[in-house]
Amino acid sequence: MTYEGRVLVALADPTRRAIFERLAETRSSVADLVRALPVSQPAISQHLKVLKEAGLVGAEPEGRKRIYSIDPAGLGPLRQWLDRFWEDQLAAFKALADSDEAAAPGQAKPERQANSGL
Amino acid sequence: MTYEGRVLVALADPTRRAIFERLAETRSSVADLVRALPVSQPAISQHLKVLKEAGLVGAEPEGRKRIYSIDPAGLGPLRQWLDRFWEDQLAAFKALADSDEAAAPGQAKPERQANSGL
DNA sequence: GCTTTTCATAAGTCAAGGCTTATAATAAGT
DNA sequence: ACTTATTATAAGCCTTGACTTATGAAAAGC
Repeated sequence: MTYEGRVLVALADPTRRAIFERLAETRSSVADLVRALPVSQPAISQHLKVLKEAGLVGAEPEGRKRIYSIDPAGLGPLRQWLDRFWEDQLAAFKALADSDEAAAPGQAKPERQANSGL
Repeated sequence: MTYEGRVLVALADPTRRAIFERLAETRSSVADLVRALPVSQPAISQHLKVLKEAGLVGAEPEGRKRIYSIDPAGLGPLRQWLDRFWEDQLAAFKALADSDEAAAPGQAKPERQANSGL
C-alpha cells in the first residue's frame, strides 16, 4: 500500500486517533494508555503496532516500560498527498482568476477562497 | 463523528481514494468512473455517497447524467486537524531549540527539521 | 406513452479488522 | 532462581463495510 494509504487507514480508526492525540500531548507507557482509554491492554498494543508501522509513533524502552511518543514526520506523506489537491485547486483558481481578469479587469480575484475551510 | 473522522474514513478506502483522485483530474459522470475502475456501478454510487457526506465531492445534474467533482474545501477539517500536531511539534522544537541555545549558545537550532518529511 | 439511458437503492454475501480472554516473553527487584 | 510488572502475541468472536446482483426511479428521445 502507499504511504498515505497506511497513514489514512491508521488514523481512520477513532481509538487509534485517540491514542495518537493523547501521545501528542504526553508520551506514555502502554499502561498509561490503558488507564486513559476504555479498551483492554492487548487492544492498545495492537493499535500501537498499526500506528508504528504507519510511521506515526515510536517506542523507547525505559526501565521495563516502553514509552511511546508520536513521530510527527509520519504525517508528512499525508500532508504531501493533501497538498497535491490543494495546489491543483490553487492553480485552477488562478487560471479562473486570470481569465476573469482578462474578461473584466479590476474585478475581485477569488484567491481568497483558496484558503476557505482552513 | 467528527468532521476529520468522516474525511479520514472516506479517504482510507483505496477505491474511494482512486475515485477522489480521478475526480481531481477530471469531473466525471458515474458511468465514466465505472469505466475507469474495476468495480460495479452500484459500488461506485455507494462510494460517491460516502465521499459526498464527507464533503469531499459534489454532484451537478447535466442532462440525465450526474457530473461529480471534488470539493477541495472538504479537505479543510483534515488539514486543520493535522496542523494541530504540526504546530505542537513546532512549538516543542522551538522550546528545545531555545533551551539548547541557553545551554550551548551558537549551536545549530533544529528548526530545519520542522519541515522534515514534507 | 413507451423505451432507453443513467443513476440510486435494496438485499444478501463475504472478508477484514477491532475487540476480548488467555498466554507467552522480557526485564527488574528481592 | 523466583516473583512481579509490563508489554506483546495467539486464538476466537462478532460487527462493520465493501462488493455483488436485482430492482426501482428519473430524465431524455422516438
